[in-house]
Amino acid sequence: MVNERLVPLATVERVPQYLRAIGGLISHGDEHAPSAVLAERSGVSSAQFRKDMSLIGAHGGVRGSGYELVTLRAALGEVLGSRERVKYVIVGVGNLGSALASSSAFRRGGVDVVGLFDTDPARVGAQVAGLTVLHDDQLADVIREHGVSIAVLATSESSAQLMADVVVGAGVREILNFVPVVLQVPSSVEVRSVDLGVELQMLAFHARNR
Amino acid sequence: MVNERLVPLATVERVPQYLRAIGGLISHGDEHAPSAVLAERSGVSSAQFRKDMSLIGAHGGVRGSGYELVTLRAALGEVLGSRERVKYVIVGVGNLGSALASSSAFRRGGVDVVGLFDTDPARVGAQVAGLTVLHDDQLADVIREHGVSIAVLATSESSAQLMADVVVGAGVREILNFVPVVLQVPSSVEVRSVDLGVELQMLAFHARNR
DNA sequence: TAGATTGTTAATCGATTAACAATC
DNA sequence: TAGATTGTTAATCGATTAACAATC
Repeated sequence: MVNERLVPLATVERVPQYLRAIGGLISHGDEHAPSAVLAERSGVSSAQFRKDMSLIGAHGGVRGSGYELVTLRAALGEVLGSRERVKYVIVGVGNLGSALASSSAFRRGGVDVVGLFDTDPARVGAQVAGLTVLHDDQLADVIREHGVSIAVLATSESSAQLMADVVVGAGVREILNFVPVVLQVPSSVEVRSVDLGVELQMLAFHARNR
Repeated sequence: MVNERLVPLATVERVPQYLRAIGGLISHGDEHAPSAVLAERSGVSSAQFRKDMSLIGAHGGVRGSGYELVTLRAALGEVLGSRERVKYVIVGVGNLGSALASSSAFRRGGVDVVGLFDTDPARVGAQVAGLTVLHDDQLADVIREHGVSIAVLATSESSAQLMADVVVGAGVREILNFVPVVLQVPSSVEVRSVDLGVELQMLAFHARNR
């Protein structure tokens, strides 16, 4: 039994990368791989890889010959708890929202999209990634009806806070925010903000200081 | 004189948020604000805000009445070095690449896009965010010609490594990678990878463990 | 056995938080 | 002055790295 509560967040964040590396090796026909190989394919040091496995409690390793890949994959899958499905909605179906809805990365690992929403009448009714875009009016109802856990915000800056209020009011407790604003939400709601511009600015900073 | 080298990376990453908060207050007509207000608008604690200002060496604060906003903005702008422009290209103009090219976040702070590139003949020649999409063939030439520092990768998984090789070969030393693969590049090249799926999985993890 | 590799410990590093003296 | 708020110090926290004994 894996105790998820005690695994550091920084470790959990690397698990999807580890799973990808393991998957690649398995489909290549390998059954075992040492930490050095798994680490290199995941973009971390071998010490960190082994440390993470230790923290997770994934003892798929065999001293002298490396990790048994199928066992390891099962243990890591359990950390993310991918057996229990989690539902999400995407709010705002402009360029970015469409990209997210179509992304394979948003289909992986036990998550299911149950609705796409937009304010713009020109977008409502359109088909995006196999789903029909609904109007924001229906957002709260769909969240309650399906028991949606996560809302992904990709709206304009001006409507982000309003939409956050709506989804929180309807019971959402996790928000993935792609809009460059600081959302005001109750402390019981977890917000992860991804500001794509910040990443670019960090690289520009790095480029200037070479 | 601000010594950028000594400012911790974690602090630098928050500077764009601070600048946004300051800009909002200035356009609202304020001239001063205490750390508590600036921190709340930036989504951090007041202790962290003051600590960051201290680390940056931005002494715009006046004990008793808060920070002088215009002075502070100038000092923070200097940290990011936004006076020196940095050029970038976007490789891969699918849903995500188009979203990035159109994003206001990609226009801020001293960075200029000089080209959009794709392999798909159906996309080459199209207008996206005011630029004409060029074929990958021209990628290396444009990078050399304009002295491009940063490449933003938003290609398919299968061509990401190839495109990374091309841009590195042409002299790019910073890559912002949105493709869920681990890129193999010389150690002199800085790669920042943003895996949008990982963010969603982290929230799903959180939702399951409530 | 001998070589390879894990799993864990201890040291290091870096970032955050709390508290408060300095001071406008 | 008295109140408010900074800037810095010290304590805490969490994550990474290095090294190596255990062991397959």
